[in-house]
Amino acid sequence: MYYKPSKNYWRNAVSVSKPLIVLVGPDITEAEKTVREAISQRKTLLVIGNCWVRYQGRARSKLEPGERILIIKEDGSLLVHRSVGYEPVNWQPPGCVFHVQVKNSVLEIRGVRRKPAESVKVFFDRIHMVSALSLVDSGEFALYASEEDMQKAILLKPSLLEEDFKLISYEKKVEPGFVDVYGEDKNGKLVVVEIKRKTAGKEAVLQLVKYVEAIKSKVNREVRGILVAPNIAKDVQRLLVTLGLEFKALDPKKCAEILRKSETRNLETFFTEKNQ
Amino acid sequence: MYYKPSKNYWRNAVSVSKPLIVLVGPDITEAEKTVREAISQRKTLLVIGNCWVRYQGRARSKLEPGERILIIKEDGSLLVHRSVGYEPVNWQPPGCVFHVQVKNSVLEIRGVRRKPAESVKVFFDRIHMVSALSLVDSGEFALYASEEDMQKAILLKPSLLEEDFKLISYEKKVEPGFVDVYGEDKNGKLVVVEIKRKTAGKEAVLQLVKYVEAIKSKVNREVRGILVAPNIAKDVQRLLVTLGLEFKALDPKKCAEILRKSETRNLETFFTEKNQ
DNA sequence: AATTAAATTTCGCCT
DNA sequence: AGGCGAAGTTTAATT
Repeated sequence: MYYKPSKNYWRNAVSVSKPLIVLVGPDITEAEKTVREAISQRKTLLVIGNCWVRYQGRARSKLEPGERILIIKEDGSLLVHRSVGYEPVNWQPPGCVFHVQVKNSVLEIRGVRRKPAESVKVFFDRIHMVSALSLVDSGEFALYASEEDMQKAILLKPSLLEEDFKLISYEKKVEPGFVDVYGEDKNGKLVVVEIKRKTAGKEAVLQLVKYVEAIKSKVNREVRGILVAPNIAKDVQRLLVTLGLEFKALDPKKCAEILRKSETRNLETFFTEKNQ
Repeated sequence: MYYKPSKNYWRNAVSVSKPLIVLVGPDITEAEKTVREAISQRKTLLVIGNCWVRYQGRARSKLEPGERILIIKEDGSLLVHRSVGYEPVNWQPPGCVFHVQVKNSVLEIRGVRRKPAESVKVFFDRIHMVSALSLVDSGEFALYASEEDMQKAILLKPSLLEEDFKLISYEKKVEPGFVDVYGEDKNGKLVVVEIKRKTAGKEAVLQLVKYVEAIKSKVNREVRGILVAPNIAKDVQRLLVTLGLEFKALDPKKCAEILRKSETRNLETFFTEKNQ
């Protein structure tokens, strides 16, 4: 629910029930109180100010003082963002426990997790802003044209691969891993399919040949290997041919389109279209 | 420089020169103005409110309405964070161009980049807070080990340098400055060590030779100079040899490992633990 | 500029 | 809980 604040409710006030608390230029003690409450109430916390950071765990790092944005989320994740860069300079994945203390007018916020054992300590000596909020967010997130989508599209419409392709299984376990799509062509040959959502590199070819060889060693039949991707580099194409494998171009966008149709239209309409 | 705001300077005010602007519960038009100015002035921008997001580019995604945090940084990176998760739900790497517009009381912030061509559109219909700030941050970030950490590791385990190295002192004052590590090798020769956290440049070599010459001029003994760093450029290596100095490769990661071990043990005699 | 390899990768899925 | 693979991966190093 949206909350429209009155003009002054939030000013330097710490409150349990308010969905949005903002302190501008608080002293360390004020900030500490808000930080403690936000963390204990599992609110999203925002702290902007001059800080330095120590991380120790899988690796180790030291960040000298500077002004940054600290975010602590409801799920116990922690982010320290600098003024530049897509990635946080320091962080902690979800599920960590926080400790807050003030010593010599320095606010320390420590996020700790076990397995792997690691901790991030953030020290603030000057705070420009503290904010605690409860983000109401149940909106669905949908990503289209991922590798999974391409796989789904092929399962839904095997002719995307080639005419009269018969699906046997998908995510089939073979020796080195999982085959994306597994089936049989119109001549009864086994077909192993490896899908990539972007230009196939040689690692994709190597992955495919691995699966093909693994299956060949088990069944006494001819086995085709098809690499499916939006496109392929010339030299990778050569490698592919050398290894006796094939390439089938498939546009992720087309796959997304097929999925969209399959979801919005009923099955009858879909299959009618598919048969065109 | 730290800025201590007066009680009201920032309230619903849009200002060019203020290092920190915070608007709580602004209407869309107020918010738009602040957003435009922040972006044009290359400030860090923070918008919290109810929004939905569309991404199109390498893939495609759709995020239904909900309350989130939008961050736009000075370098043109964009992050949309939900209340949970380490990763942003939508983002744009540094270097993109922003467009701002209001239509039907909805604020649209669009971040576009070429190569790859992609765009993220964020639509806000209710805004809880907008903040524009200039983060002053020149603090150095060191992963694994700072130069100081590498020094500690060597002091803790001198064999990192070479077998039977005997420590005499560290941070020893000599004419032009301080020698990182100072000792004696198994043959009784004096050893001067200069440590660099990353690939040693020629300035490191010149620094080392300065110390070596300074000490040679005072003691009537043979003096070796060792440059310690993760690695060294070919031409710098040649310079080093020309000057009769040596190079010892040392991995900061390894140093961090040694320090980690030394800390888990109960070492009282080691350095005064500065936990900050 | 393109390619490869590493990342405190994170995240999800499956045994 | 551990292992493997994908990611709108990003980013740094190397050719």
